[in-house]
Amino acid sequence: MKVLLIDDHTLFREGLRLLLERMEGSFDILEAGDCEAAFEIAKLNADLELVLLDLGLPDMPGLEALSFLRTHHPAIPVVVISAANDRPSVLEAINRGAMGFIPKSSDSALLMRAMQMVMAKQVYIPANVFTAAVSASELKLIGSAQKNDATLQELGLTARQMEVLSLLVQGLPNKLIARKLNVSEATVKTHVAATFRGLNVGNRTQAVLALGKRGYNLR
Amino acid sequence: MKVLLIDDHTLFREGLRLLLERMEGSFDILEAGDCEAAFEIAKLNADLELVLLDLGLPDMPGLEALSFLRTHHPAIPVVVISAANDRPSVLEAINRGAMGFIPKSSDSALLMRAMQMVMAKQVYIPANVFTAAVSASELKLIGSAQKNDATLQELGLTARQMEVLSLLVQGLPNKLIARKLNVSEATVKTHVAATFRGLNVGNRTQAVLALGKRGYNLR
DNA sequence: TCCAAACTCATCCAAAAGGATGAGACAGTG
DNA sequence: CACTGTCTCATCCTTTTGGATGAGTTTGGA
Repeated sequence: MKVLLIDDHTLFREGLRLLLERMEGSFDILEAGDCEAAFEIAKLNADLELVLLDLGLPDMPGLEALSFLRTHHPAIPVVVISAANDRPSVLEAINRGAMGFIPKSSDSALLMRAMQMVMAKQVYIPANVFTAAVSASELKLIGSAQKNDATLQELGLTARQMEVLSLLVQGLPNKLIARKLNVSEATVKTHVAATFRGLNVGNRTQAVLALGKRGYNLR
Repeated sequence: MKVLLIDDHTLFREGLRLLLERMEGSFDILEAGDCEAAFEIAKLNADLELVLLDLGLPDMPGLEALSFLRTHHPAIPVVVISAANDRPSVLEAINRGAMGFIPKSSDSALLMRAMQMVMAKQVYIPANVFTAAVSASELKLIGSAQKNDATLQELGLTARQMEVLSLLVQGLPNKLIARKLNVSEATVKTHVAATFRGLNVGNRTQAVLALGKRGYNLR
């Protein structure tokens, strides 16, 4: 499996690479020392299955890099590695779409488990985030949605249709969707009808359900 | 390692025991079918290393049992197993000191990972707590006997309204809802309007989303 | 017994949704 | 160049929704 390792400390990268290679399963490990290189690699390697992202990067705030990766490569799960593991950091990372958060204080066994979790489509959170009282309000639901565009395109949905669909499942009526996209309501209706055919549903409610069933995050 | 398994369904206990025994490592598994027996066993076995607690117990609300175990045996990690895996349930369990939350919908591999996490002093949380996706096709509010109703009633929804709502969020149009409940479409519309007011939404799509946000598992 | 709440139903109306069809503009491709 | 697909928009029509209002019935409790 193809993994991209983003960290500006070469020593740390090399050490982590050794650890990963000792784990079972064959890893094809790519490395990047800064965001620019990382984004380039991500663009050239659509078959990446996992990104390990260190938050302390030289050329960009780590969280921005995370957001960038999530929006431009929504299909690739990102696990954040960071020296900090305080609640705000962790929660912010998760809210921005990270599928996991691994403190640098972890040992390799824990890293392995965390990665297993993420690959099993779970979310890994270090315990200390919860040891202090958890306030549910701090956790927002947000996208760790895998396979976004890919799967929808498999359904025969075009870019524009997905755009319409994403507004539709937010509960917006056609009129507002049209206004947001600067097109006529007629156009929106055309797209809506197309998405319904693609999802094989008959109305908006069912469209929402169909998306949920396919594992999409509705926010 | 010594594990206490608390669940009132003998079949489930037995099945889980088999699963555990197939896992690597030797397990000394104790079983309890209700809280009374469980507390007795816990008192007599100070060397317990893990408690697997099902929340649906006959003689005591599961969360109270959890609190009891945490206060009287703080050293023993408790993993909650439950049919419900909505956000409120999970977070409440964690807040009361559970070290993990395993939905009954998990498979054994996931159970194993979760247990490994807990034994490594981590906390396991199912991913859907963070994604809160609407999850399936046939959609009904699960555990409708239990606390879900309570929460919906807090919104001012009556039994009949919830019934209508549960059909609505399956994507059924008013006409079919009416047919299923053997009432007129006018009646259905009345109830639909009431649920919208209760959920503070303006259309069906938003109603589905509102339920999802409140952590209801629609399946 | 009387009241309030819940459930039922009806009517009227405006808005929105959904389906079908045709058609012009435009970009990319063989 | 012609073909194809996408996006755009329109028109016509039916069905569904959503909102407002009034009213009859039942039921449990004060």
